[in-house]
Amino acid sequence: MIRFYNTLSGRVEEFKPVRSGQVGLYTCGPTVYDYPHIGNYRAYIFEDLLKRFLLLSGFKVTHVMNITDIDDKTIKGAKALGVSLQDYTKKYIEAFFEDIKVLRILPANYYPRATEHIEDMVKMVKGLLAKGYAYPKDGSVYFSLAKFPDYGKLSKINKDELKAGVRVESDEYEKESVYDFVLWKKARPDEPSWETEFGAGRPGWHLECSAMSTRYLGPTFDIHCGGIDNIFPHHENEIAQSEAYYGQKFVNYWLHCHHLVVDGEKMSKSKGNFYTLRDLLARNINPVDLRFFLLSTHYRKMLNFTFDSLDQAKASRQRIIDFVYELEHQPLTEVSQPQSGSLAAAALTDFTNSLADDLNISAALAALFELIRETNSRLAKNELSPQAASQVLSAIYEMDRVLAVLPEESEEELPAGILTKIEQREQARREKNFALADSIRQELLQQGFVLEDTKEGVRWKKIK
RNA sequence: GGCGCGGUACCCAAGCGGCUAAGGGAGAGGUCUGCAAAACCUCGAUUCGUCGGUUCGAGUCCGACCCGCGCCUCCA
Repeated sequence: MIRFYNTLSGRVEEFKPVRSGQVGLYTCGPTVYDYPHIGNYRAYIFEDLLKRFLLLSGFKVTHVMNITDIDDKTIKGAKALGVSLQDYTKKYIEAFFEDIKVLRILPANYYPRATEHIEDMVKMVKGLLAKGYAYPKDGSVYFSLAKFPDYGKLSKINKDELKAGVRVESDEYEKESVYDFVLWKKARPDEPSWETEFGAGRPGWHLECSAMSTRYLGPTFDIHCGGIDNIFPHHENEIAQSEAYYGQKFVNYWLHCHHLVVDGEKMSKSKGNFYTLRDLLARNINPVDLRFFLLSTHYRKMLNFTFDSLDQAKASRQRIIDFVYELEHQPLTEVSQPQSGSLAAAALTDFTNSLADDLNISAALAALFELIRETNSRLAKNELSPQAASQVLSAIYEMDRVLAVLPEESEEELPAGILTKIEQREQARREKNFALADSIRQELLQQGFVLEDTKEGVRWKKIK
């Protein structure tokens, strides 16, 4: 049984998809006005873990992730550079796809862009106007909270108690009530706009997710994800628009991931603790180490990014890599007293059961590491049969379908010059010229290769 | 003011009513090794922010308090 914490109910609930064996998943994607930062990627990696686990569990997942290519920020950015909106966002869209690839985030089935779904949004605005949930005012169209009594059920905000205090009227448009939100923004000079029967303009921020999610997944779908900061107002507004328009429940399970902070503080450019993936790559950080770091803390817990904790994650991942390498290269012979009992199967069960419990990644990783320790221990005592070793490897590869942190084959290739050096060192060792051997080892270490002398011969591994 | 999250070993982090408080990192000692590395073995919390309470039994439930943090119409 798979259980998730549902923000809507505030409880951990058993997961039951609308259609048996299938999952409709919508995850809030990037606004392409800049490079995403590592906090954004925490959310996307959490969603990737969720999706990979659902796939491992046998579900067919239809995943939709929107790309917000029209909003205040993209318009502002394009204007500042004097380029078209499309030219401006293109660069960041491409960057986003490059980033998710190196982070091993599985691609979604659909990446709808707001500018390509204006028609769907216009249709919703029309419908909402016709049903009386929306009203036009000065060329814009607003959603009236007064018409939607359920407002606040996700964020547990009582709309009658919404304080007009902190940020009054940041919007220049006129509304009936300050709490109403805009569905359609009146066209302004020098801004992209679309002609409609209720006037020229562009969609409000929240509308695209309602229109595009239901377009691909149907009026009621299974899971909607995002960061906790999206709960209010974004997701709350999505619920209002969608449920008002379709007259049925919008989303069954809302899963939100907590923030990433850096050195205990929210990332901000002025504090100098703001990192994009590119910033970290420039510091020679392996993106898969970052993936493992972001993955290894439960998604509903605030995660503190420091370079020290990234190093810890890297070391943990290295332990898994070393183990798999060892097992793949160890020449195993039939042992006299093989241990019975299926270690691997038990570990895999623990692993999946842990993830089924609201993605308890800590417990899942503990199952993996216990398997590693126990197998290593048997290996050291020569109690591991080739069959058992192969079962353990299969189990770990199975787990890695969810984790995706093991090296890929291409990463195992060794540059030609390095191989020559290794052979020279082997020769030196045979001649007991250890001074030369050590100096070659040191030299290769500088180039990022660690040499290990084992009974079966020298082995190398790449470090970063 | 409203809603919510967290404080478990040197660091990260599970456990959320009941066997000796998972797991990872770092550290110490040992085995192996020409030396290393990796691996293995051993050792690290009589104790879970503080103080009360409930209970046969509490990191685990209740109350108060002390810290740290988030959201309350830009935000993953």
